[in-house]
Amino acid sequence: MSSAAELPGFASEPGSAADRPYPGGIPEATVARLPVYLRALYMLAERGVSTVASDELARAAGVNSAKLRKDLSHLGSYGIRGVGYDVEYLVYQVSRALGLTQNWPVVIVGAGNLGRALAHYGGFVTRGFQIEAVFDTDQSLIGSDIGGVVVRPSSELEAVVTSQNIAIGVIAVPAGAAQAVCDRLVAAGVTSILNFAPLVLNVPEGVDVRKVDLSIELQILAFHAQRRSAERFDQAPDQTAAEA
Amino acid sequence: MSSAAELPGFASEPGSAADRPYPGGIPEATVARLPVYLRALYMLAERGVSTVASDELARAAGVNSAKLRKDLSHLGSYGIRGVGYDVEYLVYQVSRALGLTQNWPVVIVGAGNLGRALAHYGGFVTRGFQIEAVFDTDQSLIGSDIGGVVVRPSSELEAVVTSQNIAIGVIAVPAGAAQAVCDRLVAAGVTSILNFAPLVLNVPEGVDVRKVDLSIELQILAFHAQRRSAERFDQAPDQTAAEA
DNA sequence: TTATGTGAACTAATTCACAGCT
DNA sequence: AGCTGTGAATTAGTTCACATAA
Repeated sequence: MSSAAELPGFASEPGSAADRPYPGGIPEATVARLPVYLRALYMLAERGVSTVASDELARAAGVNSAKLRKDLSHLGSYGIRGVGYDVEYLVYQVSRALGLTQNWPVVIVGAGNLGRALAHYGGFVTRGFQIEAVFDTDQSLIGSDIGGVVVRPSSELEAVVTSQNIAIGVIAVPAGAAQAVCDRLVAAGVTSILNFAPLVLNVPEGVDVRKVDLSIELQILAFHAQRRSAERFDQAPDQTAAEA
Repeated sequence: MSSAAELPGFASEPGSAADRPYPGGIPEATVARLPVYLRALYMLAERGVSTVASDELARAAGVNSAKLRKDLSHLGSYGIRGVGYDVEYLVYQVSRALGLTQNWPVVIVGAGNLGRALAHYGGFVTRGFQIEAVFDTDQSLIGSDIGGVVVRPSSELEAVVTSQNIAIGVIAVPAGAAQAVCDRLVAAGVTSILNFAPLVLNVPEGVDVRKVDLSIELQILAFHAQRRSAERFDQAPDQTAAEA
């Protein structure tokens, strides 16, 4: 029914600020879940599903349906009461909200295991992002191919970032090298940094850093595991009913 | 001054539920930051710092000091007014809160780039966790060495998990294989799962799953980058002052 | 004097529950 | 009849500001 093409803005140039879609801004917690919804929507689309109700999409995304509907309501009113959401159209709307209707060229610094894993990771390569270059200082890696991109010497970082107008840089080097890499990226004009090195980066005002720490979640798991096993022994009278 | 050894429980057996330290429970948001504090504390300790004030530790961890103090207050009252925190002692207290004073044996399923990156990642290997086994189905990887651990065939997963009493499993396989791996881990007795595959896992009640999605943070970056560039063009009167 | 620990105030996020549209 | 969208209620998290202790 509600085909994507008939709605205003579907074919409009992405990045044009003429149509500002989210007047009040989207809550951070919602932004953080949109990629999850997007992935679930892609999976549904692949299975040939064209319409989905909030319950089903919520289940696929691992959240409850009230939260899903509230989240989507921040993007606009894109569902049909009594029916659900058009999958294709919602994919577009969520993509647009996330800024994925334009293509972001990114550079990855570090061609070790992690850099290579990133270059192949589903969703890193796909819609919205394109790996423009991978850098490393290790001579034995330079020139090798990673997912269709040739590894370049780090010395070329500034030239590539500047000439290709790169806004997003990914740091996948050891902790000891990360701040220096960060400084160079920022000096060359990068304003968004995804940091995989296990340390807090210092950046000037106006640069957005997000970190992914591969060990933090493991430590959180340990916390819960410990608590569960403690509860099994310890008959704390006011804690037993807290979670099943 | 306040040496760690003179405080009750320092040398006590970890895992003993006799001393239940956090009566009200620790807020999730706090738990998620404790690993960051722990890392900052280790860095200070390495630099020879023995005492640290909340401002300084907060700066090293990338949070504000009020939040840090509130977080630490949930673990107990381990600072000294007018002075600060004893680094060594606080390392111990935070470690204990996270359940890292005991050693958790973990298995990693998937010996691709990501699995190898994890096996070498600082903090994954270090205190609190020890990689008991790495599994893969790829014959060409089986038998190879990853950070001192030999890659085994996946068929041995159940035997290892059962005999070594593994509580934590890490899934680093492609999305298509992840649910099957998860089911096998759970059936073998694993109750905590760290999932790197880009999909939502289904697990029975009582199993704790946490996911790390390497692309979600990238998408969040794109959202903010888009918003910033939109603001530069678009003179929205009530949005300009929002952030500097 | 200095820096912690914490009630109180505030802000953000979640969940409820139902009006309103298809 | 069914499912969205959303105010209202609730819960969680953050920040303030200062009493308290070393």
